[in-house]
Amino acid sequence: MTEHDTPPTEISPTEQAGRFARAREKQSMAILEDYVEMIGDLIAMHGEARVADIAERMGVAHPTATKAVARLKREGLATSRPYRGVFLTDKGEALANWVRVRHRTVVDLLIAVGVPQETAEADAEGIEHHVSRRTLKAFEAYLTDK
Amino acid sequence: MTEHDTPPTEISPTEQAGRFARAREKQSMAILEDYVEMIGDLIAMHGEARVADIAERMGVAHPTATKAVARLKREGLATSRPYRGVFLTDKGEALANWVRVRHRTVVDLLIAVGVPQETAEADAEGIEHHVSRRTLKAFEAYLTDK
DNA sequence: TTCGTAATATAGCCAAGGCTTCATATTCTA
DNA sequence: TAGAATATGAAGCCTTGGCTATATTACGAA
Repeated sequence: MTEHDTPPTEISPTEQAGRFARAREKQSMAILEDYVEMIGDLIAMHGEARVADIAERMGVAHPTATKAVARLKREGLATSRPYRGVFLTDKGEALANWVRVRHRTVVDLLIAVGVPQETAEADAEGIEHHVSRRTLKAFEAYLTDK
Repeated sequence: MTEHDTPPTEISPTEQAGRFARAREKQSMAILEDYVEMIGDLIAMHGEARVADIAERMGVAHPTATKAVARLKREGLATSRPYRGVFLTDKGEALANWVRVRHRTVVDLLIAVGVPQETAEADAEGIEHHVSRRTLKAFEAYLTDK
């Protein structure tokens, strides 16, 4: 390939703008997904998801977790009563499951192409949110046929 | 602390919090990287990077691009003079090059594992920012040895 | 049963990154 | 070279997702 003056790939400004817009959209979903997955994990592990635990594991202060839960409720992904735990709605649970599967698949694929496990786990935390269904399908096929 | 059901993966709360914190940090770099890469591309293609072009290709309104450029300047990645184009500092150029290489490697790897090109290009836009140097090395090795 | 502590909620602040609207500078063309 | 069109900048607003500090509630021990 040429060094510099080559436009990386000929792509129309509009199409490129669309890609960035979609990436931004996915990013706005990312935190929701992280919290939903976390809540699901905590319920699986401890039978309940307390705000304090969520905050601790997400690495944020309690009020930040409280705010996030409020947003989850607004989006119909979770429920909670003051001073009681947080629970997932059916929709939230479905999302949590999908996210969990995707996370595992991403980690497995990274490992399959030679990424050290620790690194794979860490990078997957950010990567997963940008893996489309189509890409996930390809990952699954690759892992199967490999 | 009952430990019955399957905890997705045994990981200490602290370590998990660290992962999320690092993912958040990378996210805060992502937009900077996108703009720097875009500016580099525009200069390569048109000899200059105008705010209007940056905005159009990023899919945002002009003032948003202006603000982003202001942040780039604050971070020592770019320079600009009112009503003149935007330019990259050495630091900015170095970042742009690194980002461009990483982007291409991510796209190539996705394609190599069976992701359709269009999808690969689109997903890479979000994925790339979360690919660590270590993971990138693994990608390169995989693409070479394959 | 009361009370101290721990958990949770509320309020208010900040920066980032979007937006629109309006003002101003530059450039192009007639 | 003047005036219109275009490009840039400035101001102000919104939401998100962080934070700290301060109230309030719940709960286990004395």
